[in-house]
Amino acid sequence: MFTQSEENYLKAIFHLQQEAEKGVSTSKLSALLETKASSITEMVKKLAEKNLVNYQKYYGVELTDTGRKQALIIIRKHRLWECFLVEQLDFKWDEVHEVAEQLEHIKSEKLIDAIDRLLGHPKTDPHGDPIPDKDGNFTKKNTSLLSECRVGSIGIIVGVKDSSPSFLQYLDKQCIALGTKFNLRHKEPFDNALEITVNDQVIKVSHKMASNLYVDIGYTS
Amino acid sequence: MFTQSEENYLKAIFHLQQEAEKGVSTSKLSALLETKASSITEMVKKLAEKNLVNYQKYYGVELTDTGRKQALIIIRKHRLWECFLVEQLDFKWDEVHEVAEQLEHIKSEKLIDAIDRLLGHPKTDPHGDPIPDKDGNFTKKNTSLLSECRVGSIGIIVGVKDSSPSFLQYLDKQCIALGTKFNLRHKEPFDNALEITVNDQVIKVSHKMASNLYVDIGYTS
DNA sequence: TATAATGTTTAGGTTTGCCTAAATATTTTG
DNA sequence: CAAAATATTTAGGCAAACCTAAACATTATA
Repeated sequence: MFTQSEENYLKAIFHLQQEAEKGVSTSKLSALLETKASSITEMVKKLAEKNLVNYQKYYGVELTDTGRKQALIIIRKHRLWECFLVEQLDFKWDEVHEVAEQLEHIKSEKLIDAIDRLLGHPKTDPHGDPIPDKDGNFTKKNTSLLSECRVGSIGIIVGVKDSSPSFLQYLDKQCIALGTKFNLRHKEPFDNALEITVNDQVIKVSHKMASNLYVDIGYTS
Repeated sequence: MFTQSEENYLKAIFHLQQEAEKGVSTSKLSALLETKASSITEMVKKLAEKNLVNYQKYYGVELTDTGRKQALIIIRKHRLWECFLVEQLDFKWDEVHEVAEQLEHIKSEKLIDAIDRLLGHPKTDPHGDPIPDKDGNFTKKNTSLLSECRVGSIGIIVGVKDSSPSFLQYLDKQCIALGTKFNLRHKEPFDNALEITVNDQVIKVSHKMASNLYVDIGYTS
């Protein structure tokens, strides 16, 4: 069994590993966990002793197979709880993260399996992120960003890269949600702002916004 | 906000206060929390500084009004989670305690209110214990024990005093559950064992068992 | 490529919540 | 009611997980 702190480190390392190929640096972890670099070094050594990470002084860490498995169990729990909060308790998608951060540490396999069953084994969480199964398998994360689409594309919003409340609330205000079908009409060369249509309504999407929206692209018109 | 440890102390003090009128002793807390007496003393001082308990050296502690309120919030959460586990996730009544011990510490008023609503504002948990409302009000705990009933009484099982898995499983085996209507037919003078009938089936109930079953008594035949 | 800038680790300190052992209070009992 | 038994508190330590400041490595740049 692991402490909450250890679980948070494993999760953080997993997420940072997704982005960069190389070992995860102390400073990246420090920034993500909002913990001083010296504390990171200390904990990382402990994780290495428990064979959850491989650690090379000055060159960062990476998860071992057991570490990765453990990280995925925690991520599975986090995302299932998020689904539960939205689907059963009518939480909004911008309200779930903080509570799920707590719930993910509850230790009971039976509990999380029951939640999974109650929800009908969902494949993605309210932000479009995939939910690993019990063995840690999960369908690769969405990769296409709206910002990278060609003018003329039609597609569906399937996920958000940034799931901070402020971004999610902004999307709500713009009437952009997961599942929203759009038509990419125009790209402004000056600032890369986009214009998409959703139900024949024109919506302006800044480059920054577009680079935080995952999409499934359909046929090009 | 309180630490999990502090919350556990408040809960423990509350429960012990229910039994004895006097201040709760260090040794009672030590036994219940399975923590050495010296640690109890230390923590109790801290709680006193935060005005959650009144503490008199060598004479035990009692909750202040704020301490009591806080304890009731935790107990409310514990019992609502127990209901949730049984009613929504098909846990058995002997499986809920351990998980609820963890869930009770989740910090989100919105969450527990949503669970309460989802369950239709239940008044008692799966062991028959009353669930305090948001303000800490709750209907007094059941007081009549089966062991104190007169021969000839009819009544209903409404709660258990001991909610250890082993006792609860034993009740399951005997087909005694909350809501079970019984008829107290006989009391053996030698060992105070009882014979009750439930649906015309005779069930032998030891004194120890009977003294852990709360009942509502109807008319005496 | 030497030096400056940046990133990482080490050393030493803090708080929380626990522990053991010793000291002190209270309670029980001969 | 004094001695013995029991309960409680104090004193001093420990592990986890954080911190700051200083030392040391790596990387960037003049």
